[in-house]
Amino acid sequence: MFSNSSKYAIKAVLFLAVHSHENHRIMVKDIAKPINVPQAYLAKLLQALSRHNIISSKKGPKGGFYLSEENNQHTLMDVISVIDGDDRFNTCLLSLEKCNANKPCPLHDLASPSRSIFLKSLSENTIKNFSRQIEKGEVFLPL
Amino acid sequence: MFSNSSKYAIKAVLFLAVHSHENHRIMVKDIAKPINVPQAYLAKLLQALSRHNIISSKKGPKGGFYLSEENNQHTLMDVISVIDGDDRFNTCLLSLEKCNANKPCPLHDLASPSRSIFLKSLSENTIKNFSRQIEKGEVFLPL
DNA sequence: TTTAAAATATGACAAAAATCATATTTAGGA
DNA sequence: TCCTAAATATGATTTTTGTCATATTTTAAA
Ligand code: FES
Ligand code: FES
Repeated sequence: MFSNSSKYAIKAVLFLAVHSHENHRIMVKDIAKPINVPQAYLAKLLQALSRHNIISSKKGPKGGFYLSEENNQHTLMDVISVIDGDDRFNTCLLSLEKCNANKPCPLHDLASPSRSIFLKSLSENTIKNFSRQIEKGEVFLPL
Repeated sequence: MFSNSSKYAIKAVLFLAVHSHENHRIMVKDIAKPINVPQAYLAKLLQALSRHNIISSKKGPKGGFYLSEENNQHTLMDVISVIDGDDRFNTCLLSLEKCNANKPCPLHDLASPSRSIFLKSLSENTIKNFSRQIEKGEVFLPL
């Protein structure tokens, strides 16, 4: 469903959402460890996110990554788009040219309803929203 | 969601379901062409499916692949299991050790309901079932 | 019984995804 | 100003996935 890279990126962003602030930045190694992701690889992912303004960063001593208030308004779909590109979810399950309801493949009706509900929540819930759920203890961040 | 290999395998099996019989076997090249899959690659996939008794085959002249009545009772999940292995769908979206409702990751509640509905239909609908839908013109097999 | 048509087995090769390594740039603090 | 701590840029390596090629086995039909 998600690429490994996306999973890592999502975990990292949610971790930052909960633990970082404008003036409390966290460096790669202190993110990589708790979310259990190879540090050098995560660094690359975070750099890509930063380049696309999904997360913020500061170089040098006392530097690190963090989420600004603006960053917090992004969605997980934004994260996925940066890491995996845009059309991972807009294609037919069997790679039919154009997935549509008029000429559905055998899996379309099976998958499409639940799929669109899921995608909708991915692209409508803000990061902030997720971090609130985590803080309330409704959901949990994995090791 | 599905690997490329699974997509190919599913397309081929559904093609066989509609076009083959016990005594009308179809050879690889006549499957590969219409479903638009590299022939040599498809051959490998079909051989794997045949080895696991998901589809049937006969060697030699007039030979080829086909679905027996028994084969028709299998599910697409069976196909996927042979090609991609078993635990592609039984894992947490964020690769949490054990995906459960007690300690859900942030995506669990978002995805889990729709996901289980989808998986259920994959493992409960028989191939036969799908081919009926295709024959009725309710759904379509892609090129 | 020979021939040719098919699947099967096996492995080489290519492309993509994931991982690791290292040199460069920026900025805080002594 | 200089040193050091951090991100950044770049690219090499490894692993997985997808693709291609070829020799072997089976079997129908002449
Ligand atoms: S047509 Fe295949 S998923 Fe929509
Ligand atoms: S805990 Fe992550 S999907 Fe269930």
